[in-house]
Amino acid sequence: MSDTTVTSSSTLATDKTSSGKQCHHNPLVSCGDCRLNAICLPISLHIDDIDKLNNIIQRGRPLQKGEYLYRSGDTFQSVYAVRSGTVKAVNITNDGQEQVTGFYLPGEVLGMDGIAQNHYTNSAIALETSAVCEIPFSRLEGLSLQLPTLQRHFFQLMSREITSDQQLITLLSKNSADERITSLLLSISTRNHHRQLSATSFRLPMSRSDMGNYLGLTIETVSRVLSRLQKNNLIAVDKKEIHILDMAGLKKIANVEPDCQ
Amino acid sequence: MSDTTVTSSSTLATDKTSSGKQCHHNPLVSCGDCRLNAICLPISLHIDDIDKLNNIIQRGRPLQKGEYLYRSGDTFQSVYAVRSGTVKAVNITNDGQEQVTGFYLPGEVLGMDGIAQNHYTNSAIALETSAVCEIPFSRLEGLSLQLPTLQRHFFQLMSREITSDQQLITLLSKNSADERITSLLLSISTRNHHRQLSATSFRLPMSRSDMGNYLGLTIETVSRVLSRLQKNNLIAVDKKEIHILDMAGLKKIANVEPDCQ
DNA sequence: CGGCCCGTTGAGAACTCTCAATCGCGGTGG
DNA sequence: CCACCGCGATTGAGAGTTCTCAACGGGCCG
Repeated sequence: MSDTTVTSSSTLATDKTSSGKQCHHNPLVSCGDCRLNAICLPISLHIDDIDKLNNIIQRGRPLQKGEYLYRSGDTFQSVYAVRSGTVKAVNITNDGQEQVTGFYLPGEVLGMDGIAQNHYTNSAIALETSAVCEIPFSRLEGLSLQLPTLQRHFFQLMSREITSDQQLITLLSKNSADERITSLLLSISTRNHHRQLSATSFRLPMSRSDMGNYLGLTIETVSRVLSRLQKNNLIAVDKKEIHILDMAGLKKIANVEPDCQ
Repeated sequence: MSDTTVTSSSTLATDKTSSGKQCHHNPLVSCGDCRLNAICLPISLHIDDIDKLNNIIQRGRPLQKGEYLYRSGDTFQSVYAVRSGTVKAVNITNDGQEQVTGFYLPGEVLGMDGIAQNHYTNSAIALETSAVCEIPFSRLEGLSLQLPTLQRHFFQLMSREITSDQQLITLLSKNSADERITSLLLSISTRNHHRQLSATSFRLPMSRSDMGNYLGLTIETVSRVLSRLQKNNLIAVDKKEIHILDMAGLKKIANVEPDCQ
């Protein structure tokens, strides 16, 4: 039950927090003990195989807010699973503009964009103090050759990135500002719910600017839409704190099936 | 040199065309003889390995214009490489709208969106008479366990889909109608060039409606922008025939580095 | 306390959409 | 053979949503 299988080579320094499986910032928690293992890369791996996966994973010190996990153009070496906090991925255009392409919450994996060209095409930046598990890709590839289930999972992980990117494409192409904002709120709500957190009360990890950038809107429009949703008693907004007051109403705006998570 | 290694179980019927490696519609051409093998899945596989890949690939009759390759919701079984023609991928929203998420030209692979949930999330529709190679995914997975290079290539292929989706996200989020249209024209130009075709004269395989849908614009806007580009002597348009008259000018509009393909 | 960053709100401008009319082409049928 | 229809595409005029520019408030920090 305790931290027995950790072989990480990372520079473990700050472990002021209580040990054990409670705290996600704790770099000693192995995949087998991590409370995210039901939604993270290890899903439905055998216990022995989880150990093998755990053995190639490196856990470093937490990232501070604003710190880069990697930068666009860096040589690709690893993919990363978020253990705590939130990380955004940012695409840099030819003319220097930044496009947020995704927000990654605990249990979610990022960095797969780097595989194709052996360089990351995005930069990844912590939106708050965040801990990540680093998964060296060459070792993951090797292990995938031995563990068909792991190969399958990683294919599925990449496929999920593709489908979620395509969902965003559809959102940007077809939906109004109200629909985009509402969809983002519901997405975060759903992902929180999957992590056993409240689906109706949460703190947005990103700024208005990041929301707008992600959704193809200006910060003024984001602000106006949030105010409007609040005025119509669909949500309560207090800076980054969101309370969903009318889940059905929001889903109606976002064109989501009422019974759909 | 001839068609020796074909073990396809497909119902080969119409082979009126001349045999050999010239015609892409010819279902008898093996991966080793296909003129697309430098840009398709087999890239840089060993000859023996190309044969192994070739042996799991199925080649059926060509798709007619408008015909579905697969439909959103179908059980996922295969990914497909386009051998000739063009295929579009279409995402269906909850409220029944259609979003074109990609155009797939010869040598390009589609269907990876189905891996995550074991069902395709997109539908794939031929934009003209098109031939495809069907690659049963379970067999590709098995072969990937034996051929590390193939596993690597397929990871890269999925990563490329991710990066191109994210490029589209950026385009939709940040760019004007002129920039979007111009970017699409340049994308098709570049992809044609990679297939040894003209980069400056080509036929658009898709309708104005498909272009607009893909780029988040109405057909009227697409039409107006094309007319404007023509008026400014950047391109010549005759229905679906496009002649690029000022490549540098187009790249300037699309915010692409002048020396960039 | 001043500066700075983030967020909110207002007013006018700009871009794209909507609605509508028209054209050309290909197929069909009288 | 030609009229007619349907479809895709073009073009125009007006409407609508979002953007731009601007002012302002509040919290944080030196």
